Amino acid sequence: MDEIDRNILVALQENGAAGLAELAKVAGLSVSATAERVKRLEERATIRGWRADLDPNAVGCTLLAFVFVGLRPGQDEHFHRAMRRLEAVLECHAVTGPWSYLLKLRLADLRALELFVAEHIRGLPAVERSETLVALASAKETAILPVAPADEED
Amino acid sequence: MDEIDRNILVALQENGAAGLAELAKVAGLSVSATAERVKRLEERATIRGWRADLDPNAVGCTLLAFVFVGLRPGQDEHFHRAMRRLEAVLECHAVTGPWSYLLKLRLADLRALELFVAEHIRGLPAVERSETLVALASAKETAILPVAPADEED
DNA sequence: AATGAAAGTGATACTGG
DNA sequence: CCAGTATCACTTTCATT
Repeated sequence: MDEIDRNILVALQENGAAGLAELAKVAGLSVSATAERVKRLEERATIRGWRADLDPNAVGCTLLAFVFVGLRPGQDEHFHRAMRRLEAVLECHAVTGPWSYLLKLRLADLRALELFVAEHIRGLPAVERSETLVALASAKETAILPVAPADEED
Repeated sequence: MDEIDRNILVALQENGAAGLAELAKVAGLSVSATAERVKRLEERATIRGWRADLDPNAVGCTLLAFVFVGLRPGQDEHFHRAMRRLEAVLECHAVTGPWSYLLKLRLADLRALELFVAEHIRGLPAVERSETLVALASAKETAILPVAPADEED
């Protein structure tokens, strides 16, 4: 993984539909050499897949919320499985601090959030307590990772 | 936006590199009709773009952290601009509760986190106080949105 | 590993139904 | 919206360095 691979990854995060010709210009290589590098990055699972990036509002996911969860002891595996099955739960992280987990949810509206938390979070025997934060506005939301170790921000 | 469009969007979130032929089978339409629908979804910006989905660990973003930020009054615009410029800041949301903002960060390691927060978050005049949570493990992390209003989770 | 060219595949556009 | 065709672009492969 060298500078060229990193440039390719930057480009493919911004535009995954760019052709190899365009990508080759970014990389400073021929088309075939570029194709090989992309293939290698896929095989090594540095590139996990290719996704359409959707506008949440356009698909009815208007509301973004974060939920802190406190779990009863020994219930983590059950909880993980439950979270993985719920499409509205985009993320589920064990975190430092007074709470066991932090969830990121996308739902239609406040009513849907209320129902969802009551039924699928607080309704779980594994869950002892929870606290919900609603996002009021988002200044930034991206899945684009910094590919060069981001010590050097401008 | 009907059931067919939603099926297409589900498929394209899972595999954005699927060809039109495969997609047409999912949609239950001909290739040409499928191609038109995808094009329409792009024009309407329901599909915002196409991205390579990278493994964070493979590109040196080992550490995931969340940072709560309390801002001094009237500094929001400055703060937004600052956050947008920082690649390590993947998300920046105004949230309900005692804090003004919740940030999601990806960095190389704890040392990088410490330096980053000191310099780029707490170092800002706009920032009054902050609190950092480190993700210890992630049971789930996806950008795949539920396309049908997710009232109906199984 | 990279190049350049040749060969194969799939997307795009247009016709008519 | 479907089927079919033609064109064009892109990916893939291979011989060569």
